[in-house]
Amino acid sequence: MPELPEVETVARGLRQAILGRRILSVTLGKTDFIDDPAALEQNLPGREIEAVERYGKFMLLRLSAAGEETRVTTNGDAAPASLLVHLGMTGQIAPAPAAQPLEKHTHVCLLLDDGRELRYTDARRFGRIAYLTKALLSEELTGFGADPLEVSKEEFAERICGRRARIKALLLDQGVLRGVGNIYADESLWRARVHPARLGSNLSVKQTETLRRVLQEILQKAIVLRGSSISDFLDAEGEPGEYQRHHRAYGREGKNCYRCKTPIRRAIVAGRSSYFCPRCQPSPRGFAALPLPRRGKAGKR
DNA sequence: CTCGATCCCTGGACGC
DNA sequence: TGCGTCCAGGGATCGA
Repeated sequence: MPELPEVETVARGLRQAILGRRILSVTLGKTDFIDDPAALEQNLPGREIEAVERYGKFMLLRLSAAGEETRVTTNGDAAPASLLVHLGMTGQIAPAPAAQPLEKHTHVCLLLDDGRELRYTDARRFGRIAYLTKALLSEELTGFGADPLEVSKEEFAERICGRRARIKALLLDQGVLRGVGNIYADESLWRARVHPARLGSNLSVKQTETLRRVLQEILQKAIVLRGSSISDFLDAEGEPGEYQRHHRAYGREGKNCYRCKTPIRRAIVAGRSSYFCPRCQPSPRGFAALPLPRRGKAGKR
């Protein structure tokens, strides 16, 4: 599940690999996850990739104005534009020599002016790709919350403390914070010793500030380690990340808490599997964890 | 405002 | 060995 650190890792890799390249042509496979496939085919050829940015879990490929060829042969907008890429659960984007055989589930190939192709593969197609003009992009990016790496103590408290929703739901809400997903939500809650089912409005000022601090520390360290590779995350160089070795809660059901040795438990909070230490992270009244599975389920690292 | 349920999709784990 | 079933989850959407 690419979250902020994984997307940042991919964006950095792409920046090294494809900045300044021009897109020559577009080949599409399945397109049900693309906003307007025809817009890609029509508007991408001739454009140069001028920047690669990250916004929450989105990647933004900033594209130059259209070349003259495109300008006369299409009715598309010639002004600078962006390609929005969301990796969903299983999306991968990386350049490859155009002659290299296609990986299974490759659905977008952008031929570049250096003989490589920028390829997007996504088995589950939970990702999203969209060609966006400046106006559509700014519309698209409204409604997102604060950048968790930058958010101030005051703004974080404001966005959490006034809410009756569970803290886990708030951390996952891209309108509260942009870029946090299930892994880093659980990891930060474990580190802050806050149960995922607690209500935002019930956190103390001190707990709220601790949560913000550890979230930032965790995200920063995860970026340094190039993200977490559970399931099949690979960066733009095809390399896995290392942060999964530092997970303290996520995916550790039944394994001992690193602080107190109590077995980590799991519960569904905000519709997601949530892992926590029942001793370090006391649950709100009446909240029950799922029973520990008898044996199997030990897999996944 | 917040919740749960449902859908999208495929591969991998699990049970028999 | 093989087949069926369940599950994972980000996000949109809908009804309660």
